[in-house]
Amino acid sequence: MSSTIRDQKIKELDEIRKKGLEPYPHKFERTQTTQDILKAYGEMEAGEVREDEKVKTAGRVMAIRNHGKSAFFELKDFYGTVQGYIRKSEVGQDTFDFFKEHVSTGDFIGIDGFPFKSKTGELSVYTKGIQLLTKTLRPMPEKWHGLKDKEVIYRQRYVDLIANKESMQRFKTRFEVIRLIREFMHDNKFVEVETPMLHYTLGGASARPFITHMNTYDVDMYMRIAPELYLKRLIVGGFDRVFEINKNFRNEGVSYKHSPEFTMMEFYQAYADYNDLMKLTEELFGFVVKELFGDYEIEYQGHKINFKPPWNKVTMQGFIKEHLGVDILNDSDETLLETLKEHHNEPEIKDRSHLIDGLWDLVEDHIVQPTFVMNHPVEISPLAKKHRDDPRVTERFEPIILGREMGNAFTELNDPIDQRERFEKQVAMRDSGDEEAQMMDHDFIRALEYGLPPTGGEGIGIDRFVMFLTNSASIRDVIPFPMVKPGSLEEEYSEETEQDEEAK
RNA sequence: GGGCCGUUAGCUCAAUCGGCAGAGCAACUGACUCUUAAUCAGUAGGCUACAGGUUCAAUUCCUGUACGGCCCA
Repeated sequence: MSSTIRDQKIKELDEIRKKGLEPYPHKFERTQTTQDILKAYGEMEAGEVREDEKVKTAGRVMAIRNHGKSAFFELKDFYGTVQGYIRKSEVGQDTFDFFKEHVSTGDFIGIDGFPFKSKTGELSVYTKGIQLLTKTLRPMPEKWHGLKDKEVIYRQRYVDLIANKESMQRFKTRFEVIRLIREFMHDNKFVEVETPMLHYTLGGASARPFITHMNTYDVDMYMRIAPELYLKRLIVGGFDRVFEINKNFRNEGVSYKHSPEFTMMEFYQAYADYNDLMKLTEELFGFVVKELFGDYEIEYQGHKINFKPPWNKVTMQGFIKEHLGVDILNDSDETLLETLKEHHNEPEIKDRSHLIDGLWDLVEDHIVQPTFVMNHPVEISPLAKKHRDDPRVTERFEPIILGREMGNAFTELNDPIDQRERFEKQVAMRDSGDEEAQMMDHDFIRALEYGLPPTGGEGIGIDRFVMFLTNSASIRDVIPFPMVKPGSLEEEYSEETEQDEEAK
């Protein structure tokens, strides 16, 4: 059913080969991209022709406008689009016929010729030679409305990228953001490192894992939920400033701001505390935003967000008290629970850490502009060092923008005895049914016993940052190949395979 | 996990109260030597997501399933 156009194209492959031509040649010697051409000749006058100049470029044919014995076509590459012009009286009968019969929208072609500007002022390549580089078998999506079906957009991102210019631009921005982050980190003397994706012991965050199996050792392993404990081991070993940009995996719900597989940058700086990191964080965000937009203020889904340092600072205790009237450090469990009930946000597990988390959930949406929320209670911060002035809280902060956690940072807990006690509390929570509580990592404690210098560490969610920078409402829009349920195209695949077999 | 909405030609979308399944683009044939959403004439393309039910008659009403979107947890 879907294959009528495809069937025609498959037959056409044979016709092309019978003429002694190859629909999938190995190589084309391109000397200019569309951008190079625009740079070199963009200033020409309308109607100007430069027959002495040579242009040789390649790309995907996005449109053909036939005019009998001549034709215009649009050639698109990664950098842009250039118009081609082909005329029978110039290229001869054979070449012109080949173009008319066998070059269709969607195909990749290579052309050579010379630049000119049409009467209407469009820079074009007056084509003397043309080579088919890749024949496409599938029809391109509609050229004017583009591709709108979200399912196709997510499952077949390559089609989305071909058809929707905004989508291509969004991903260009994503990867530019990552490049800028690397640039910033390198400029600040951080060394980019890699740590394991497969872990024997979960650590560094509170989340449900993906479980896999290693055959050689016949042992189950976890896809990492965070690289934290390994990065700190590098600091123990003598690294001074490290960062890692990579995936984390959390076996949890999918939403507009959650993806089970997401990209995070984590970094650790010896001899720094969380005050140093707040400064670094606002500088990093500010740097990326300024580089991209030339300004600190951006527009996101109807909100104006200003990344200009310095950012607001609030304490978790103060912010919750301001909005709900309860004091998470001084009020009793009962009082906290009562407030949660009033707001219909009663947690399943009613220990102090879940009560505090629940209260925070109620107020975080009040934050719009970039803000550091500081000094989280010890109970919800098992890897953070206790505050130097108040042992009930930790030296921890989260950068929050529009109610979204953009990261998580602290002065690292480097006291091995304290760390062991914190892990033991987590293990007790785990044993009593909290699947997200952390595990005991004996080797990590041993590493701390060898000595972790005073260190500040932080993780930043890259996808969420890119959402702000590309004005994307859903995290799926900034992940090239987001999670989708498997299977909806399977039937079609097997049908086509059958048909293709029969055709042979 | 819950609620609401959606799924019709390759793509973007129509189809009145339940009464013959429609358009534009893409494809194909033809005309056209400066067009750019080219234009003009024609042709073909559908198990209306899937499985049931109600009815003389279902794209339309009902039930279930799959996939997707939005909101909530």
